[in-house]
Amino acid sequence: MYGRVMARTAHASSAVPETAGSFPVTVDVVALTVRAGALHVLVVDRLLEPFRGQSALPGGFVLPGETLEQAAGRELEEETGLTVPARATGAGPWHLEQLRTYGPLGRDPRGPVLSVAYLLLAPAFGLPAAGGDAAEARWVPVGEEDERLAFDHGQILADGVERARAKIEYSPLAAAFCPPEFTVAELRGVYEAVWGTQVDARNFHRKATGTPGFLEPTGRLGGGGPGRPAELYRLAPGVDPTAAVLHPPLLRPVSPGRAAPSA
Amino acid sequence: MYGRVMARTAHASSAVPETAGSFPVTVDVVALTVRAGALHVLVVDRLLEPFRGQSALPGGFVLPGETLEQAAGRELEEETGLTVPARATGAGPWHLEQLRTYGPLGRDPRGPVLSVAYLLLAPAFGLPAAGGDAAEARWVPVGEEDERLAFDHGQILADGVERARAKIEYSPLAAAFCPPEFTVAELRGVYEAVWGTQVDARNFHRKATGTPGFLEPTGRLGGGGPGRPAELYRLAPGVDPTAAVLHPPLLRPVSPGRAAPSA
DNA sequence: GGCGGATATCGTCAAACTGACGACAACCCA
DNA sequence: TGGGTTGTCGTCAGTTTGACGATATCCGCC
Repeated sequence: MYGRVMARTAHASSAVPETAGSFPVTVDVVALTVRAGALHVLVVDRLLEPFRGQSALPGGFVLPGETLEQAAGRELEEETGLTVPARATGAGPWHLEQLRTYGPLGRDPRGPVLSVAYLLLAPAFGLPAAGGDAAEARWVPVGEEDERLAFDHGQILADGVERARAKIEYSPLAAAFCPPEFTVAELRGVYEAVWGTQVDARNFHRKATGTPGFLEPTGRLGGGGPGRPAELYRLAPGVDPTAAVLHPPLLRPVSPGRAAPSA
Repeated sequence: MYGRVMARTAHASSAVPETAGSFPVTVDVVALTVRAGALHVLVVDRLLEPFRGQSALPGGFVLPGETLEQAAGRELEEETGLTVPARATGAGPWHLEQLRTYGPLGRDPRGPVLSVAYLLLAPAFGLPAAGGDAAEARWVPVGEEDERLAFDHGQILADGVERARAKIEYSPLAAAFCPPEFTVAELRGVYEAVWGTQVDARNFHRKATGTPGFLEPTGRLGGGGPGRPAELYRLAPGVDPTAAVLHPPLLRPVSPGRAAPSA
């Protein structure tokens, strides 16, 4: 059962024990973006059993010789046409990070399957093209999923959204939703969309521009819409996308009736 | 190769595809406690290859039919004699949560192996008994590991410590290191040990006792040592151990030279 | 019993930060 | 040119922090 593993091993004394289980492993991707002021998640329609025809997060089985990140990128590209830039784990637009692992029991009718979930934060872009095991790929506003997602993907999505909501409180990660250069108002729009709340423009501007090591002015102006043109900023160079640069953090407004967020 | 999986499946159309990889899965546990004012981690000496004789985090292979949490608890008990209470994922002393998943490539000389790491926060207690695949189990002060840990356990430990340091900033999780009833000074000692910094007793007392939904006085006094006896507290009933009850959070002092923490 | 040492708890105060909101600047369109 | 819209800067009261003084209540010891 462990032929491949043992073939790479010099001594039998150093092989994986025979009593150990071996599990199929999938990666599932919670891909989030901000479109028209609302947080959207990327879902696909399943072409195959189980849960055929139902909506699901993009994902699939890890192939031998692949890393988990590679599998996440490959499945995303196969099923949705989305290509994750190689630098997506660095600073700037796009951010890919591991969320957590689910399973192996009670989540797949085919048997025990482990799923490693990834969280992708991406700028808005055109509708991706479906392919692979997926019939259609589309952005769905978070909270308006028309039906239950396949497997335990509803739980995975909830965990991913909560992770994103929590992380933009103290990290520069909100910029992962923005193009390389963006205005303070664009960044504020990300916070409002991800949190689902209103944020005061003046106080946000003070905090965002006044935090050392966060934003860097480009000197140029972003024009277009009505109103005074806004200054363009980019992320400060060399920022760790998950570093706690907002110190003290920018806390979400406490909705009186809502329970405290938990991780 | 997928006999077990397919045997549980009604239709071949709904089986795990044959191209999918199947991986041995281990769980590794970062067990932390506070002893004598310092953060300690539980390590074992390996009895078997690979890395025989070297220190490692307790852990081992997931068996068929087990959940990941069950495997973590079983390996911990087999190798160190430590029994994790069943309620360890609730509030109060002991806390077990998933950290993240490592692998499958380049971390085990036996071949591709996936490792799901868990973080355990526990009150101090007597030296556990070694057993199973481990020669000796012992508490080691974090930062004073005499040698490199086996596999990628050095990285896993660093990730676990950083998770603990970050989470006690906003959650009541520091109480997981304390007995069911504890004094404010004991709780402060946990913060000092985990963060490795000094915390002002008066300001900490104000914040800890003044935060709604965090501590609940028992009315009794904890005596013993020199000085005025302190009031005993317990966690407020029904608190989510990872809820953001400290709002705004209790931030670690910023060491001028140190880089900002990242997750 | 009294005293010094140690720890717990309560107060004080200036600095920083937040949240609410006024005011003005700089653009678009009609 | 004027009104609408959005960006940026200021003001101000209330909250929170960090630093630290002061007092309370225990211990051990003489």
